[in-house]
Amino acid sequence: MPELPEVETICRSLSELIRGQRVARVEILERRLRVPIPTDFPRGLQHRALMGVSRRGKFIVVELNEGWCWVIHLGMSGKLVFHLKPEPRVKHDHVVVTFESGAELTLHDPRRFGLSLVMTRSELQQWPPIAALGLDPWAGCVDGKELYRLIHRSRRRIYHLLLDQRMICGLGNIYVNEILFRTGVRPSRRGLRMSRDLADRLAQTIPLVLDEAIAGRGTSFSDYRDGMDQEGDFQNHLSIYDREGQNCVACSSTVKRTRLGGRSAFYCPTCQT
DNA sequence: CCCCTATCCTGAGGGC
DNA sequence: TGCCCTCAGGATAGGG
Repeated sequence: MPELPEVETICRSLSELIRGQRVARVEILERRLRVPIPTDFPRGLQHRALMGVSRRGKFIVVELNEGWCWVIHLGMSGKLVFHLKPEPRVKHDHVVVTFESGAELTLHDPRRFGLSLVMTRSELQQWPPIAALGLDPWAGCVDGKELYRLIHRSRRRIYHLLLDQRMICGLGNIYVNEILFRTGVRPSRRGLRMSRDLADRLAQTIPLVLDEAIAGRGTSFSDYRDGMDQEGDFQNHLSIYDREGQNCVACSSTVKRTRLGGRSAFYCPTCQT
């Protein structure tokens, strides 16, 4: 489940490898992703050079020459992996891009919740999923004042507010759980019940947790791998996610799980109020 | 506006 | 060993 730290790690691991590579061939093995891959997708990539890789929330944007870009979302189980030499195709490889150098970049996504599109840079800015994204919580955009403004009038639960990509973009279930644990706030707490002081603490905690996760090259809870197919390490440093029934790392109370809007939220009944 | 649910999908894991 | 069931959840759509 690639969230901001995983997507950031993928961008970093790929950026040097793909810069300057020119597309020789595009193979689509399966176009039925969450958003179907358009028929003219290969034409958009064909013969173009890759200039760099960046991130918008959980979207990966591969910059191409002539003002085009390749936009990818990895959904739940997606991987974008670079190989210097051709690799045998395996089940759930959906897009394979071969470069003039002979290297390959493969989009692999068992659950097919991802997407892969080519559009111009100006189309990308207008594209609703990108245009609707809120502030990036890692680029230093979110301070306590800003966060307070976003949440303090809302009846919605803080867990849902943090998962809402229109508010803040890039957080998913694992990091929202970790962030709320570190802040000492229960996932079920309403935005209305957040004080300015708590908003400050939340705003401080968010980049802290994301920094640690990026330093650990992401969380390989199940499918996640970086652009070189390497696992991350942060699953070994999770404090609360998926720890139902285990002792809290801070106070030894039993970690609880609750379902919030169909998602699992984990919390310590003692540390989080 | 907000909440809840269903939808897409595969693989893992539990029960029998 | 194998079958069936449930669960995992990011984004989105639709009903209340």
